[in-house]
Amino acid sequence: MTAVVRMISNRLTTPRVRENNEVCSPVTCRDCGIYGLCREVNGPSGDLRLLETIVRSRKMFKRGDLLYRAGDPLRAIHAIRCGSIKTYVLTNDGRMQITGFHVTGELLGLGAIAANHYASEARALESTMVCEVPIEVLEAYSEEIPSIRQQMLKILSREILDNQALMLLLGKKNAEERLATFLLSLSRRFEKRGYSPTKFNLSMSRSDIGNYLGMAEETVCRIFTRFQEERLLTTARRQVQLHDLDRLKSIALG
Amino acid sequence: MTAVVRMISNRLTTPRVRENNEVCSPVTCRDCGIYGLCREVNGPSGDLRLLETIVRSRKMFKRGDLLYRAGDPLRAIHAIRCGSIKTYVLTNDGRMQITGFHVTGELLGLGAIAANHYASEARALESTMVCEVPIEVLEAYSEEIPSIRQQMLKILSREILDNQALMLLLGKKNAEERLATFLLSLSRRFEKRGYSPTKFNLSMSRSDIGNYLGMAEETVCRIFTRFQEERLLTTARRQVQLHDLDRLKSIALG
DNA sequence: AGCATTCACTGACGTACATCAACAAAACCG
DNA sequence: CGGTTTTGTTGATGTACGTCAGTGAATGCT
Repeated sequence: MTAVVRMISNRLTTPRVRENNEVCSPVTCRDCGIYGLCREVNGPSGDLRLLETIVRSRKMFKRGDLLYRAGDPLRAIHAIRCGSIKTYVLTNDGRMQITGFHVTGELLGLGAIAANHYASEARALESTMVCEVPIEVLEAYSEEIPSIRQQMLKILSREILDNQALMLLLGKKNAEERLATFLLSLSRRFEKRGYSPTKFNLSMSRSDIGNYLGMAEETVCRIFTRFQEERLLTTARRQVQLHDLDRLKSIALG
Repeated sequence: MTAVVRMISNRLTTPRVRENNEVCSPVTCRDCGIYGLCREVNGPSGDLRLLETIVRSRKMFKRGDLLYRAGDPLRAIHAIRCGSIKTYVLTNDGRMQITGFHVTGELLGLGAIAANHYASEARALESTMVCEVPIEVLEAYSEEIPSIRQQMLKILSREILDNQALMLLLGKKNAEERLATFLLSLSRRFEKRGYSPTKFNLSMSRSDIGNYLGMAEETVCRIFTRFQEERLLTTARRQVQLHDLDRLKSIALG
C-alpha cells in the first residue's frame, strides 16, 4: 500500500463523526449492491477491510430530499445503497427535464467530474441510503490504482450511451414505444441487481415518468390502461407486473 | 521525455505512408482549429514539433462519406480540422436519430473510449479534413502526461452536458424554441472559432436539422419562413444570416 | 382520527405538428 | 450541356397527444 492510500485509509478508518441525517446501521459492504464497484478500489486481490474505507459517509435521504443542486461544487460521488433518485435539469423559465432515474447499486455525480460542479439536480424518490466517496479520496486512489481511472471512464461512457438512447426515445418514438422502453429498462436493471424483472415497484410518480419520457402525465396513465387492456401488464398504483416481456420489447422497438 | 513517448514520437516523425484518401497538404498544427487541444499533449512549455507527432494521419472525406459505424472497434480519436460531420444512432427498424453536428475544431469518438467501440455512426456533411490520433498513442501519452487524462474527462463531461441540453430540448421545447436553440448553438460555436456568429452556412440539410431536433423537415422549413417573416433572420438555401440574436435567445428560452 | 393534499385516472376538446402531395430551383452527373 | 435526382418550400388534411376539468382513492400531517 503506498503512502497516500495508507494516509487516506488511516484517516477514514478512525471513528468518524456522523452527520445529522446519517442514520445507517453498521452494515458491511458485502451486503451492498455496489460491492462490485467498490471492489475496483481494492483490486481483485485486495483486503476487504479496505472497502469500508473509501466510503466516508453513508447518508439517509427521505422522499423529496435534495442531494445536490446544479452548480454546487462537486464534493463526492454518490452510490445508491438502497432506494432511488431522480436527476434533472431546469430551463430558465422553470421547466424541468428529468434526465435519469437511478436505483440501488447505481452511481451518480460522475458526469460532473471534470467540470467540478454538478450539472443537474438530484432528489430522492423514496427513503434512500447513499454511500459517498469524497472526490479527493477518489482522486488519490485513482493515482494509485489505474483501474479506477478505467472504471471512471467506463461509467462516463455508459452515461453517454444511456443519454443517446434517451435522445433517440425523445426524438423518434411515440408514447407507447416510450413507456414500453422505459418499463423494459427498469426491468433489466432490477434483474441485474437480483430483483424480479417482471414485478416491481415504481418509486416515481406518473408525472415524473411523463416528464422523463417527454409526454403528459395523463398520457402515461392512458398508455398504462391501454397496456392493461391488452393484457401486457397489470398495475395497482405504483406496483407493476409485466406479463409479456417479448411483446413489450416488440412495442419498444417500434 | 520518457521512453514510451520518445518511442512513439520517433515512430511518428519518420516519413509516413499516406493512405488512399489522405490528400492533405502539409499544414502546420498552428493553423489548425484544434491547436489548443493538441497543445495539451505537449504541455504549456512543450516542443512545438512534437505537436505534429500525435496526429498520425490526416484524412479527407467527401460529403456522405462514412467515418465509422456503430460497433466498429475504436482505433482513433478524430479532430475536425475543417468541415463538418454528423453523428447518429439507429433503431432496429432503421429509424435514425442524429445525436450531434460537429464542426471545425471539435472532437469526436471520445464517447466510446471505455467501450472500445463506437456507439454511433459518423458521416461527413461536406468535404472535411480530419486529424486522427490513434488510441494507443493517446493512451501512451496519457500515461506520461496527467493533464491529458484531465482533458479527456473534461471532453466526456462536456459531451454529457451537451446531451443533457439536447434532451431538454427534445423533451420540453416546441418547434420554434428548438430551431432558435439550434441556430444559437451554431452561432456560438462559430464565434468561438473566429467565424461570424451572425452569418454562416448550414452544412446539413433541412431534413437533417429536423431529424436532430425531433421534428419533420417541413416543419423546419415553415419555422424558417416564419422567422423570416418576423425579420429575425434571412435565408437563402443553406446560407443563414441572423438579424436579432437577442430576440432569438428569448424565443429559445421560451 | 380527521382533514388536507397529493396522486392516478378518465372524458371532452383543442392544437401543434406530422403526413401527404405537388412543384420549382439547385445540384449532380454522364 | 441536358436530363435526372435531390432539396427546399408551400398548401391541405389528419391525428397523436396536450390541455383542461372533474373524481375517487391513497397518502401525509397535526
